[in-house]
Amino acid sequence: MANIQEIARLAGVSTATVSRVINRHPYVSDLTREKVLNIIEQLDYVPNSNAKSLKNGATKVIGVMGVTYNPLLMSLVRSFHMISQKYGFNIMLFMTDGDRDKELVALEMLRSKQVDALLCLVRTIEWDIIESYTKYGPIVTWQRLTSDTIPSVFMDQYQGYTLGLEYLYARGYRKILNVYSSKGQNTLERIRAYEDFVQKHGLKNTGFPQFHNKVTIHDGEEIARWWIEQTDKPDAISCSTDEVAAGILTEIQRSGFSVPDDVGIMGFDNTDSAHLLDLTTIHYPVDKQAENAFNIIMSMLENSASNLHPLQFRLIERKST
Amino acid sequence: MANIQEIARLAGVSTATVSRVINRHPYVSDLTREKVLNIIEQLDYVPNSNAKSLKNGATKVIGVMGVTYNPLLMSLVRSFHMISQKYGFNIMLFMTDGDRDKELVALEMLRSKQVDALLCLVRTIEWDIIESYTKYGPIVTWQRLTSDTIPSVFMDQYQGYTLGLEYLYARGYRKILNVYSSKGQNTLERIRAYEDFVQKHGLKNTGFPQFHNKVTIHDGEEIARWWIEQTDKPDAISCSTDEVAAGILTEIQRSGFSVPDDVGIMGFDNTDSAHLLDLTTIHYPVDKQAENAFNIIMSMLENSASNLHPLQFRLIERKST
DNA sequence: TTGTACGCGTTATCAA
DNA sequence: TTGATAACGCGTACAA
Repeated sequence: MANIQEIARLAGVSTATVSRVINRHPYVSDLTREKVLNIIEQLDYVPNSNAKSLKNGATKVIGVMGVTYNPLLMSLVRSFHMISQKYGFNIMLFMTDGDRDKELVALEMLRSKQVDALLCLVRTIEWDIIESYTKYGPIVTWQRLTSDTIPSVFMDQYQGYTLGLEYLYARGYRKILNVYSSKGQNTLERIRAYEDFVQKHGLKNTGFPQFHNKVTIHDGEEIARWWIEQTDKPDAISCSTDEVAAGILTEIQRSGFSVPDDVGIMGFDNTDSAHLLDLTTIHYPVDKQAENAFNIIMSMLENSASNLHPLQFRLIERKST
Repeated sequence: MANIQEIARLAGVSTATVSRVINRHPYVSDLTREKVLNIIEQLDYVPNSNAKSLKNGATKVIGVMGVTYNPLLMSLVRSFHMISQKYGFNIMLFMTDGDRDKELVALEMLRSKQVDALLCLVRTIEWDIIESYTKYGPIVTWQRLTSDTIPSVFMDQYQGYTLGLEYLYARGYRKILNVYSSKGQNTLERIRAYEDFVQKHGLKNTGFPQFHNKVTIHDGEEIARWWIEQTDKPDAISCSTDEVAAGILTEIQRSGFSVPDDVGIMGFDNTDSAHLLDLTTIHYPVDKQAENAFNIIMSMLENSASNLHPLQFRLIERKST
C-alpha cells in the first residue's frame, strides 16, 4: 500500500512537502500542491492513521464502557455518539456484562493509548481501581460519584424519585410499593427519598417487602405475580425502570386486572417502552448528560474550561396512574 | 510515559530482549526475564498499542456500521460484540443515520487501517462504492447481496415471510394487510412471497393499499388509525417489524378494539417488544448471523476456510393471532 | 541467549 | 517555499 514516501518520490518532492499538502499547511506553492495531489489521487493514497496516532499521541477515539444493552443506556450512547462524531471523534464500545476482566480491557485501552478518553457508564469494578487509571487519560462517569479525578454527569436520584412520589400522592395514592434496582448510591438515594416522603406526609407503614435488584421486564412480571397474590394490595407501584413497569403492567393485565383502576404504575427513564405502554414515568435528560460528558472530556483533553447544561427531571404523565 | 527503551536501559538489557519478554518468546534466560518483568512492574509499563498496530499492520478492531439504534440491530451488535471480544477483537461502532458522509467515515477507517475489517449492517451508499473498499480489508454485510467480494449473512426473507403467511392462513385469516419496510431487496422478497401465497391459495384481491417504509412504533400507530377508519377491515396484519406490530396493537387496543378477536397481528424479528406484548412473530437467529459474520471476517483475515451455522426462521406463536 | 540496527508511516524542527 | 532528519515506540532479521 502506498505511503508518504512513495508519493514524495513520484512527485519529486520530499515527504515533508507531501505532509504539508495533506495537512493543508501554508507555504506550499500552488504548483507543487497540484503535483502532489495528483499523485495522491493516482495512487489512491490515504495517510495511515496508526502512524498518525503514534506521532500525535492521540487516536481521536473515545471508549464507552457499559454493562449491557438496555434502552436507557443505548439512548445515552446514541447521544454521546452523535456529539462525538460532530467533533471528529469515534466511539469504541465495551459491553462488559459486569465482568471485571472485560472492564479492565477497557481501562487498559486507555493506558495503552488506543483510546484518548473513557466514558464509564456503569461499572462493577472498584472506584479506586478506576481512579488509578485517570493518570492515563480523562475518565468521566455517569454514575454517582464525588471525586477530584473522575467527573460525573450523574443526576440526583433523590430529586427524581421524590418528583414521582409526590405526584402519586397528589393523585391520591397512599399505599405505594417501591421496586428498586441494584444496591448502589442511586438506590440509596431513592430509598431516602421514600423515607422522607413517608415522614413528610405522615404515612403509616405499608408492611410491603422491599424489592431489590429488579431492572428487567422479566423482573417486572415476577413482581406482578406477587402483587396478584396479595390480599392487602399496594395501590401504586413505583418502579426502578420503565422495563420493570412494563413487565408489571402487561402481566397484571394478562391476569385480568386493570391499570390504573386496580393499581397505578410509575416507570422511570421515559424510554420507548414507557411510550409504548402509556406509562407515567420520569424523564431523564440523557441527551444533555451525554453532551455534558463529552464537553467535560474535551475540556480535560485540552485542559480548558467546560460549560455544561443544567440537568432536570421531568414528570411525564400518561395513563398508567 | 515509559517506553520500551527506558525499560531496556533500567534492566540493563536491549530493547529486543524486553520485547521478547513481553511477547513471551522462548530463549530468554529466567534471570533476565525476571529482571525485565520487575522493571516493567515498577515503571507501570504497557506497550503502546499504536506503535504495535503500526508495526503489525493490524489493530484488532472491527468496525460495525449501522443506521440507527433499533432493537434488532442492537441484539445483533451485542452478539457480534461478544464473539469478537472472545477472540480479542474490539468493536468500533458507526451509527450513520443513513448519512452518506458518515458511512464514508466508516469506510475510510478501513482504508486508513484504523479498523481491520468492517461489518456493514445497513447502508444507503451504493454497493459498488462499498465494493471498491474491499481491497483495504474484509467487508461483510448483513443485507441481502450476492457478491464475490462482499460476503453476506443475510437470510432469505421470502422464506420467513411465507412462514408467517402460511401460519395466518392455517389460523383462518383470509384478508391480510401487509406492512412493508423500506423498499429494498428484502421488501421485494416479501412482496413476492405474498404474491405467491395469494396465488397458491387462490385468494381474491383484498383491495387494501400497500404500506411501505413503515418500521417504527409510530408508523404502527398511524396504520392502526387507518385500520380503525375502514369499513371493510383486514382480519390480519402482517408487519415489517415487531415495533410496527407493537404500535398497531397498542393503538388499536386504546381505541377499544380487541386483538386477536377483531384483528390478528403478526410481528417480525422476535425482539423484546414482541415478548412484552405477546406478539406472534417470526424469530430471526441474529446471534447465529453475528457469529457467521465474525467467522467469515476471521477467515478472510487469515485467509482460511470458515465453517458457518445454518440459519433458519422460526415461528413464535403468541396471543396476537 | 542476547544485542545491533533498521523499518513501520507520520509529523515537526531546523536549516537552507 | 522546500528538504533533510529526527523523533514517536515497537518488533525482528541478522549477527554475535
